[in-house]
Amino acid sequence: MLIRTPDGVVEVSSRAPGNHMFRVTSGSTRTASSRPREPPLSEPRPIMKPMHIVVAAAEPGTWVLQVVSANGERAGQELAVSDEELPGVVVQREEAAARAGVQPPVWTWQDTSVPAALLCAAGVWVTRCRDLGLCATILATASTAPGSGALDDAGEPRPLDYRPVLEPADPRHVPGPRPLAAASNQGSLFAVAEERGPGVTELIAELAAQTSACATSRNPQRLERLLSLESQGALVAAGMRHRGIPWDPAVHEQILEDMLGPRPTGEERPQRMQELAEQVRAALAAPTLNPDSPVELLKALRNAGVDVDTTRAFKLQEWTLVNGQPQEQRVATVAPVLEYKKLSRVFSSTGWHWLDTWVQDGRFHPEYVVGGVVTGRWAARGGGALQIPKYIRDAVRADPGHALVVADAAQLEPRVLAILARDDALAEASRGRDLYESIAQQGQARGSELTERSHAKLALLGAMYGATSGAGGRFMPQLTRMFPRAVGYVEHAARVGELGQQVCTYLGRWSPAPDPEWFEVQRATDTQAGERRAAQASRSHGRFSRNFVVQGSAAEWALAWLGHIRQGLHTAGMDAELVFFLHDEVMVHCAQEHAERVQQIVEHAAEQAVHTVFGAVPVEVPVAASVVTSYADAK
DNA sequence: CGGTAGTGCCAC
DNA sequence: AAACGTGGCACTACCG
Repeated sequence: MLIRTPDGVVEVSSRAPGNHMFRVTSGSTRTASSRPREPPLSEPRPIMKPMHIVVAAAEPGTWVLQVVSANGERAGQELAVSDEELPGVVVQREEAAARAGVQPPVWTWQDTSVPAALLCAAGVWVTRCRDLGLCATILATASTAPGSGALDDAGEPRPLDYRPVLEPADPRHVPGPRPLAAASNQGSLFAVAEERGPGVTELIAELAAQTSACATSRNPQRLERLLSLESQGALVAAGMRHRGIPWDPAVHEQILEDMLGPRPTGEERPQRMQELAEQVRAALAAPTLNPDSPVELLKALRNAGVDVDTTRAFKLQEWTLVNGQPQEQRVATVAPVLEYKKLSRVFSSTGWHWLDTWVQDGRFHPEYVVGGVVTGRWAARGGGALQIPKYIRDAVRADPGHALVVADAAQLEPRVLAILARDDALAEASRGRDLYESIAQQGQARGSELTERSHAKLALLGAMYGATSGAGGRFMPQLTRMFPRAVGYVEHAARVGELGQQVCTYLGRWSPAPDPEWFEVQRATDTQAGERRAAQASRSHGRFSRNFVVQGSAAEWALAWLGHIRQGLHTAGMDAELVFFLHDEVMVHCAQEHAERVQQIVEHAAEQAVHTVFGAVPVEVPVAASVVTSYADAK
């Protein structure tokens, strides 16, 4: 099979498993110093221009709608509707399109979260949308990127010609977390638009500006796809926030009681923590010590002969070892401190206060911030949804008669790197379910030194994070010999970043340029200290850029995965809903009898996502999906 | 008094 | 003060 790609023609053989290769017939292996190649060919995928319905937030509680035809012109009259009427209009348009067998409209608005919350509450399905705010952010960054820093073929040969009509909003600076207790007083979990947003005319102009900006891109199809996936993500995020993660407060309280003792009645520490605080004071002979104060604690530790310069648990643990063996006396000194720290973390970040604040009616409703991370990953706000600790996961329980389908992509980033770099050897390893194990086996077969799974894992993560020393850095030479293209790819990104230039993901999301201060630091090399600072900042931005290309492209796969799952669940028409997402992991809450079907949908969506983002590539991204009742049992 | 830098730890 | 990326958040200490 021959496939046209930006690189030229790539042959993907499908004769036998293990024989799929990136066969690049033009272009050459990229090295760390090589420049981007000539402009690529467009991917041969016809774009069917859809109809848009622009939705502008007017006076509080009202909306103005305008149909915009495929050529960007107004069709028909404006329609003003209230919050209550909006869902009905959406249903009518979606159903009309379905009946007629035509593409549904693209609901086009400044910010998905507000209208989507209304629609979720009304149980209304939206097939496609365009989040002009999120797309503007992507395009604004792309439009500043100089061609000299272009890394991938999606890269622009020149700054993108994007003239925004709307002020691009920084997604990381929108209002902070709103605990449910405050919001639910009004009977809604969501803030309703308080101010009049941009009008229909401005939204139409912005849509046009974005469409023409994409057309000036080196690879319009990829960039359009990115904008479409980002918008789809906003729909997924709104739905998940609305539904929330099923959370059993009784189980949660039981975990707390087992670890900390009974719930304290006042402001005092829980019983177990009070006891431990006393033990710490005794062990360190510091009767008035507040163990929550790192400053006091460090002082007390040093007075007690614990030779550390930080109170980090990791360092304390290390200190107990003498010649690699735990020394009894040292362990006894430090053990209460370590135990106290552990429980203090449990109490403060997942304790009763957290439960009261964030769990209402058996659901935890974090807010997802699409594009909240520069790489395109999502951020989350409110209750720490990015860091639900392992020890508390048992509180995540399916409703009676329901199940949780929990799935995560195994070693997503190295697989994505194989695609980015068109590295056949790494692609071959990706065909195993356990990529690191495959590498170790390849190493054995080829007589390489990289023959252990744990080493392969460290080496690959090290390559993507920019490790230079320690376990990660140690295996780099072997890794480079086995996978020269993959290593070369991330090395190239690092070199570009070290120069202060921008890099981009597969679909064309650009890394931000460094601050003006960064460039100041680069110039201030007249002293030795300045020289050191400059080199340090340069390497740091290099590591960021190295990671950006992989993490950001992986995030694009994840967006597509979510989108296909959302669509798949809807098409199947089951009692099944996406309730959680974290980088490379999803959770679906569904009726017990649908669990197996959901599992299939989630697995199939992973395959679809590879194709949606990367086209036909000889790399697999397997997902491990388990059906459980408790999140603690996943994996 | 509120804002914020520093510290430390959780997740991927 | 983890060599090595991206985040959120709680707590203390400090500052205006």
